[in-house]
Amino acid sequence: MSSKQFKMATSFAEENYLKIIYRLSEGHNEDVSTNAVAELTQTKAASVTDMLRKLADKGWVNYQKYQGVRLSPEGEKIALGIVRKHRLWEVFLVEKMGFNWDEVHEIAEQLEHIESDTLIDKLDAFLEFPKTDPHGDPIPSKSGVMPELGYLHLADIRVGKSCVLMGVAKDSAVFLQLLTKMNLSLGSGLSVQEINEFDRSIAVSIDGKPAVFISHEVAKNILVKLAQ
Amino acid sequence: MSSKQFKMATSFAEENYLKIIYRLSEGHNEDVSTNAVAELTQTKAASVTDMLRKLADKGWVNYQKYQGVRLSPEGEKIALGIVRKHRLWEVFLVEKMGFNWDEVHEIAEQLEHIESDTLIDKLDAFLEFPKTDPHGDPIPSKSGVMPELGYLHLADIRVGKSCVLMGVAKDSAVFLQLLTKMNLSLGSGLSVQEINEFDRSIAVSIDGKPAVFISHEVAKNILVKLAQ
DNA sequence: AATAATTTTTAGTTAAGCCTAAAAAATTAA
DNA sequence: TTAATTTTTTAGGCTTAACTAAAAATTATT
Repeated sequence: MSSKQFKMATSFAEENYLKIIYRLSEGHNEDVSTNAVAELTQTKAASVTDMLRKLADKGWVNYQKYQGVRLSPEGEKIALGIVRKHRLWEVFLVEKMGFNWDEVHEIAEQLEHIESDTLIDKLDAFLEFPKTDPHGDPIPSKSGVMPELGYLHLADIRVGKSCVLMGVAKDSAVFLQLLTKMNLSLGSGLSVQEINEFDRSIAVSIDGKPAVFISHEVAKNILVKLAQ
Repeated sequence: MSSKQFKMATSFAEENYLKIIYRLSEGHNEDVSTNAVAELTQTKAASVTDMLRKLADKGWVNYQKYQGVRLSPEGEKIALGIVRKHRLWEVFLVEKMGFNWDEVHEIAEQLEHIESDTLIDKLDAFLEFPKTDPHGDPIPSKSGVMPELGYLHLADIRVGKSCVLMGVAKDSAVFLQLLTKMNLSLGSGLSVQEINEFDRSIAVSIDGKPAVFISHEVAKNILVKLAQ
């Protein structure tokens, strides 16, 4: 008994830091640098140092000065809760409110801080328990487990292979709008026809149509799974 | 030309103050006292004084020290925007998320600060342009007009008259739960059978069933319209 | 009208979350 | 391995929105 019956209150700022540290440490098993956090929070390194000490005091991160930071199990749980809310709200905005996939990020950044577990459970049910958000990112479970989808980057697909667009590794509006202009969206069928050594651009046929060029920069940020 | 192309940013705290000043000045045409604001914002009078000066500097209230405060036209517009968002979100929570009318106030207090005009327009359409919230309160129009519904207080209805429950003048959870226990909800048909001089309680038949007692305190907070 | 009680404001603090500038540590290069 | 560069931290400040305690203005009472 004892221990954590009640969850400690988290401020808006604290939640943002935890979410960003989570994002930066996804995949890698290395500590996250102060500067990296500063860039994503849009603050200065000195402010980050302040906050990291505070988060460490609350037990949400492991932080040794000059050594970078890493989420503690409790911190990761909080971060996954925020990510879950963010992605569920994104599904709501696209599926129910009729927004495009490039319009929902900013609004979800606000909605992710609404505090009500019941609301999130009801929203999840209302949306029929989606597995991914409008960008193909997996939605963590209520218990805090992030599904591992194991997608590949389009840039790593061999010539001659076919695949399906399953997600994006970046959700900036300009990137998403570019994909839309190129007729790319979740579910698009892609077949890699050629990789150009010069600029690493690739010629890809989209849904069986004549091939178009996709820059390496774009291909790096497209997530696919190989066709059957 | 010139003037207000862009709306000035409002903080969470400022929005709450404006909303509360609006609520306190609804109906009356008198200035609102510092103490009254302090009570509803759950702060101290000294803190309110600070904030009123700030709001006055921004042109959202008219405030003369010791004379109380009143919303300026711009302040009222902001306040009506917040109230609109609050009430639309309440409709969403009850109609789409399946909450009861006594559960939505706290969550809507958070959602009302989400900043996106487009979202509110889409939400309004999604809810099919509701005229009132789950407590019968009118929803201000996009242009900032609060419909005047002209309901009466049950406490003011004469013996022998019949009426329909159209709203409540208080949305605390305990009050709403009491109404629910008494089988009272929006649309209930009420007929006033007797007013007891002793405690001003009234005997009311609800939807044709045998009369029950309703305290004056409760009757004051029930809004009705007379049956044609 | 003078005094008492109440309300409101002022003055001085505090905490959160940010900032800049300077110092210290870590890393990279010569 | 020392020097230069980069990263990170410390120190000191600022702003917002709160607080307490004391002073001033208003309102009520005798």
